[in-house]
Order: sequence, then C-alpha cells, then structure tokens
Amino acid sequence: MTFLVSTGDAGFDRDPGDPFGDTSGAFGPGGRGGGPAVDDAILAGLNERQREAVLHRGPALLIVAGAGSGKTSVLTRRIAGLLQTREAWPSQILAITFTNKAAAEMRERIQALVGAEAAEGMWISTFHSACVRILRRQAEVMGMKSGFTIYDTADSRALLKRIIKALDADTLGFTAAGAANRISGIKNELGDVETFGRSANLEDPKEAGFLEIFRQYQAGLRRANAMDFDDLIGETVHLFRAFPETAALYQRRFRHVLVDEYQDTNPAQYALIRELVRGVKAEHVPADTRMRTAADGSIPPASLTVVGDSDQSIYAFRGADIRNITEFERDFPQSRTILLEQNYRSTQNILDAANAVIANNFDRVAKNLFTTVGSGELIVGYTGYTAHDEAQFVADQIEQLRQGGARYDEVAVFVRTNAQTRPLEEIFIRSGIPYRIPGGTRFYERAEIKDAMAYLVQLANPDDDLALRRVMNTPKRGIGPATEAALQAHADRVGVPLREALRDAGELGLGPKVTGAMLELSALLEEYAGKAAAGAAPADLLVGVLERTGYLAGLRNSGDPQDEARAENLEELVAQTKEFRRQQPEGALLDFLTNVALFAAADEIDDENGSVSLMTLHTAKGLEYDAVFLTGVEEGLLPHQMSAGEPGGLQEERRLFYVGITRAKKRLFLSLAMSRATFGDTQVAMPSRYLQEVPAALIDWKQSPGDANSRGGMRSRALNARAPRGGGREGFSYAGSLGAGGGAGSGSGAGGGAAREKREWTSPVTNAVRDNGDLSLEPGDRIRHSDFGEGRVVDVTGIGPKRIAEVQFANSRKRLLIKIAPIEKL
DNA sequence: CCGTGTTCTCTTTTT
DNA sequence: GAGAACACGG
Repeated sequence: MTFLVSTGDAGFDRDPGDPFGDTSGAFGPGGRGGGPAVDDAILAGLNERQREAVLHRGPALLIVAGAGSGKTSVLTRRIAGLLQTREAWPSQILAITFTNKAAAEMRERIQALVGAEAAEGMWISTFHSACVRILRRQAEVMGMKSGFTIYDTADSRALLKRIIKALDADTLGFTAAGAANRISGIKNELGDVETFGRSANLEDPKEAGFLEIFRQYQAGLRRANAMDFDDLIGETVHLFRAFPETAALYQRRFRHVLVDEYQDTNPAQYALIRELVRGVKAEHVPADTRMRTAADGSIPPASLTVVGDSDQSIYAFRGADIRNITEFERDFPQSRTILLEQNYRSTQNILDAANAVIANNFDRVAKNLFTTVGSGELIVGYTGYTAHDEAQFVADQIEQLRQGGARYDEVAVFVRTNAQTRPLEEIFIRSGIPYRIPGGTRFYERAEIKDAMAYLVQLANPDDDLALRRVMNTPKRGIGPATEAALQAHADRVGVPLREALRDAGELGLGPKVTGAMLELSALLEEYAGKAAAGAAPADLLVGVLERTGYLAGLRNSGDPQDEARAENLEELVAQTKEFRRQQPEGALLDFLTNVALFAAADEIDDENGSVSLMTLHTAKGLEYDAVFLTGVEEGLLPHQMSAGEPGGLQEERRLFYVGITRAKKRLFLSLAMSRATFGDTQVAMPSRYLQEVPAALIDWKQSPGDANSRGGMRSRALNARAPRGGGREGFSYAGSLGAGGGAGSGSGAGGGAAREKREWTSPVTNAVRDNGDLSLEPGDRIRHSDFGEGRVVDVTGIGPKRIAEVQFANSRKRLLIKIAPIEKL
C-alpha cells in the first residue's frame, strides 16, 4: 500500500517571499505578450486547448474536461509551468485531488517535469487530508487537541447507536444509519446543531428527537476529542471564518489553488475553496512581508483553477452539488472557461456510445467527445440467464482476451453494487482468473483490525471512550457489560474519560479478578501511551500491544481456522505499519492513524499487479482499462431501485453508466442477467433503459435479451454463435412484462424527464419475446421444458410477471420464471 | 460473564 | 442469505 506523503511544512506560517521581487504578483507575468515563458518540454504533445489551459493566467479558470481528455496531464503541466517559470514557489501551490493515490501520482508527474527538489513543499492532497493537516496544526485555536481521532462511518454509527438506545429513540423509528445520513447531509451544507435547532419544527416530536440525537452526537464527538469525516471539512471552514488571522496564514501561503473533480464538491468543500481564495486584508498582512501587496496593503485573492466534467458527477448522495461547476462562471465573474473535448483514451465506437447515452440528460452543456484513433471494435453485449451465467461469460471473454495477448491487469469488471461481486468472484476462482477488489471486504473494517486500531487510537487519544470500550474486553478479560456500566458511572460522576476512570478501578468495589484485569489494562495503556508520546514507531507500539494483551497469541492458538485468518490479518497490519515507517521515516503514530482513517478504496489500486480489477462504478471514476466489462446493466440495478425516488436520480445513474463506458480504451462489454438472486429468492431482471440509448449498430450481441428469453436454458450460452439478425420488425419489447405487475420502477422522473425515461426497450435483434401470458401453475402440475424435459411443479412463489415455479426435473431442480420460461403445461 | 442458538432486519454508491 | 441483536443455559 502507498501511504500519503506529507512533505515538510517548512515556511508554512511565514510568507515564503516573492520569487520575482516586486515585479510579480500572484498571477505572474501573464498577459504580457504571449503568456508565461513555459518550457517546451512541459508543453510537449499538448493540443491547442490543453496548451491554453496550461498557460492561461488569471484569477479563476474552469477547465471542462470530458472523459479521457487529458485533464491530469493539463493539471500537472500547469503546476509544473508555474514552478518552472518561478511564478510560484512550490509552497504556494495547493492542489486538491479526489484520492490519495491521484495525489501521489500527480506529485510524481510534476517531479518528473521539474525535478524533485523544485517540487518540494507543495500541498497535493485530498480535501480531507488537507483539512486534517490544517486542523491538527490549529487545533488549539479551536479548543481541541491536536491528537483528535477521525471517526469513520462505522465509528459514527456506533456512537449514534449508543445515543439512540440511551434516549430510547429507536421507538420513534430512529436508526443509527438514518441519523448518520441526516447529520452528514446537514454538515455537508455547513449546518450545525444550532442552525438546525433554529430551523427545525420542534413541535414535531420526531424533529425534536432528532435534534437531541444530533446534539448528543456532537457533544460525544467533542468529549472524545473526535471528528467525523464531515467535520474535517466543516470545522476547517468554521476555523477560517471564526479566526480570520488563522485563515490569513493559509490565504497568504497558497497563491495557486487547483481543484480536480470539481463537479463532485459539496457545499462545505465549495465554502472551503472560497475561504482559501479570499484576499487578505491589510491588517492580516505582516508589515515585513516580502509579498507584493495592493496599494492599501492587502494581498489579492489566490488564483483558482478547477477541473471537472458535470457529466461525471456521481456523488450527489454524498452532498455533491453539480451547481458548483455549472455556476462557476457566475461565482467567479472574471473566470475563463476552457473546454477539452478531444479524447485520448477510447475508440470512436466507445465514444459514440458514451455520447449517445449522456445526450439523454437534459439541462446539460452539450459536449461531444471525439478521437482520431478510429472506430475500433464493436461493443459486445451479452445477456445471461442468471448472474452466474453472466459471470461465466465475463470469465470466458477475459480468457479469450488473454489468449489474444492481453494482461489480466489491463482488464476491469465494474459493478453497480458491492453485492454483485460475489457470483463474479466464484466464477473467477473456479476459472483460475486472478482478481482484486479494491476496497472490497475492506481490510480496515475487519473486526480484528478495528480492535487493534482501537488500541492505537487509545494511545494517541485518551479521551476516546469509544475506542477504549471496543478493546476493554478484547481479548476477553472478564470485563462485561455490568463492569463497563460501573466504570462508566464512575467516569461520569468524576467527569473524566473512561481511560482515567480505569486507573481508579480499585475503588469500584468489584471482584478481585475483574479489578486486576482492569488495572493491568490501565497500566498497559499508560505505558504505551508514554512510548507513543515519545515518538515510538507505530509498528513497535502495535507489536507491543498485541503481545502484551495476548490478543494475537489467543487467535493463533484457538484452533479455529477463522481465528487463524484473523491472526494473519493482524500480521498484515503489522507489516503495514512497518511499510508506513519505511515510506515516512518520521511518521509518528498519529500520522499512521490519519493515513488509515483517510484511506480510500481507490488508493489500493496499483497498476501492474497481474490481476483483473473488480470494483464498483464509483471506485472506477478516474481510471482507465484496455478492456472493461460493465455488468448488471439491468433495471433496478443500473439505474438502481433506490435512485428512482430521488430527484435527478435517473440522470445521476445515467452519468454512472457514462463513467463506466468511458473507462474503456479498446474493448467494452455490456452484460446483464435475466434473473438475479437478491436476498434469498430470484428476481426477474429487465434490461436497463440505458441500453436502448446505445445505438444498436454499436453493439454486437453475443446473446441478446431476446435470445436469453426464447432459449431460456441455463447452459445455452452461444459465445461465438452470432445472434440472428435482420428480418422482421417485431422488435423485442419488455413493455408487456413491465405493465400490469408493476415490476421494476419505471421512471417517475420529475417533469420533462418522465416522458423521455419511459421509452420502451427494444432489442437490436428480432426474436419475439417468449411470453406464456398468465399461465397458471400449481404445485403438482406437470410441465415440459424445452431443455430440461418433463418435470413436476414443487412450489410457486412470487406474483404477477415475477411468479416463479420450482420444478423437479428428472435429475435436477430448477427455479423458472413462469412468464418467460420455455415451458408448456401438460 | 460467556458461548450458543434463534430471530430479525436489511441491501447503493463512499471520503 | 448474512450479520446483528437477543434470549437462554451453563
């Protein structure tokens, strides 16, 4: 794994000085005949638009970068240009990327252009990492301690769960996840307990209840010296607004702020950017500054560059507001907009498909990706009878690609939901295809890893009761709920955190065994906290704790193979702490904890690992592969059922589809299954409405939805047999099965979108759909199946067009969709 | 207090 | 169909 590099903060709270003496301001010499004198090497290979984006100088620049249009290249060269011309010191650059991995890559590429030394001191990081860095440094200003814990989603939920339970609020229908989502939504808009309390209708007991939950949650975070993900952004904005002189430190320092994936910023992140690019009033400029000031002694705003593509906005659920990018020009009246449309990634066929699909989103700025590499291969389509069948197709095709000379790591398989990976994994394992799932069964979310991490968190932050509670009885020490409650009562009485209360365990009048265990734990934590404070290496702390507590040994000796796996995971964690120290020799415990807390799925992806990558469409953003399999292109999945009720949901899902398509360089495979096992029983799946938006001529169906329907058989995959084409005009339509039974949510999109969303799905092939109408079957009935022969109906479940018959054949038992299965009643 | 068996809920995407 | 929450007996 790669840990984020934090280069020194040297000179951070001093003005770095002006490299050009008094001839240069924040925006450099731009505008003087022909722009800045950027080296040809930095501009090499750029097209006219890209070049313009690299060279433009001014207060604000929006680069609208279509998928694959070389935006990372533009961004890195723009920064390299600023450095090479000495328009900016490295320390004056702040670049925000979407993932830590993207940050690391960008840093490398800039170093390659201008040299490692000339790039030293830049801040290139994610929003969250940058904010943590600022907050740790400025914690005291805000009355917090620098060693605050960063709560991840699970931590937040654990805290909320306690609160809801204590308030008995679950009877009002509150769940930890629900409350967490709502709080996150409020914080993403920079709301807090006070603002919410003022606007809420407190007559409503539910609203009053939520306010109390929110209040206690926030108080709990404070008491534990902890922040959740959203606080990291929100508190930084709050810091800057409440303490202008602190904000001025950063406003003076960062003269060039660059933000990637701007379409996915939320209001809090937008506010943060606005604060950063605010000019500095004369009163906050030191008298001895070496920076150029205006006549009144103030310093002008930093220059802002944002890069994004509203067609790739896929994080609305996380509060991202597409208006940040669509209204950029209004927000920054002196801005310039540059459009990058030439695509350097995909073949024209793939781009045609992408363009056609995204064109169905209304109220978007028209954009047309094009390439000069030629049309390339057709998109391959496949409809499996089941998810397993679909997975087998994917596996077969991957093997075929490989025989054609492709490497596994040039292939990616995308899914809409994490649950879809299961059948794919099963087939990959059976087929011997090496694969990786970045962020899947997330390492740091495993119980044993969270346990070990909780020990480390406790060493860094003694106020974190949640962490202590987690490990108090792990490994088993005989400290159960009753003991914990007694300890908590004592802590509350004295007004101290649990860790301190633990020291007084002897005064609680509990049994000698439990008391001894508590005192031993207390001594252990104090000892290792001392080591941590003295700057001990994370690996030493972790190994020490694991040994002294006997946690690792206990797992190893339990004889349970699952425990053995857990022990191995802990070993892996130890290895990671060592690797961390290797990459950051000065890295202390807190740095390691921060890294882990902000570690994202996408950070796990490395390019040449010899494995197929299997990931969600969200994780896939920003990546590219020679061959891409976009699976589960079905109603209910893509677009996802849950998106149906949300305003703009169908458009966002379409963008997700678009993002998936545009990841492909040479080959694109679209696949779906006719039925999918979702929690226990099998559901009928309909082809996605988005499939019909891909021009039929671009898809070569190896097995179309029509084929899968009429042939039906599980094993009737005809990989090389071309689907019958031409002929009649029947056109295969799902309208019938969508109708009466009210199956998968047909788009109830708002306003003008609705009509557009309701088109019927038509396959490019001409097989008529097999339709048994409302054939009624009951247990005991005998039927004949075109592939399986005669059988007896054992059970019938489901309603309407989704009725399923479980049928016992001579030597197999199958579940069949009565409406479409190739069967007849005898 | 601990382990086991049973019932219940939930399934979108993630920093 | 899995994972968490709960109930019960040692």
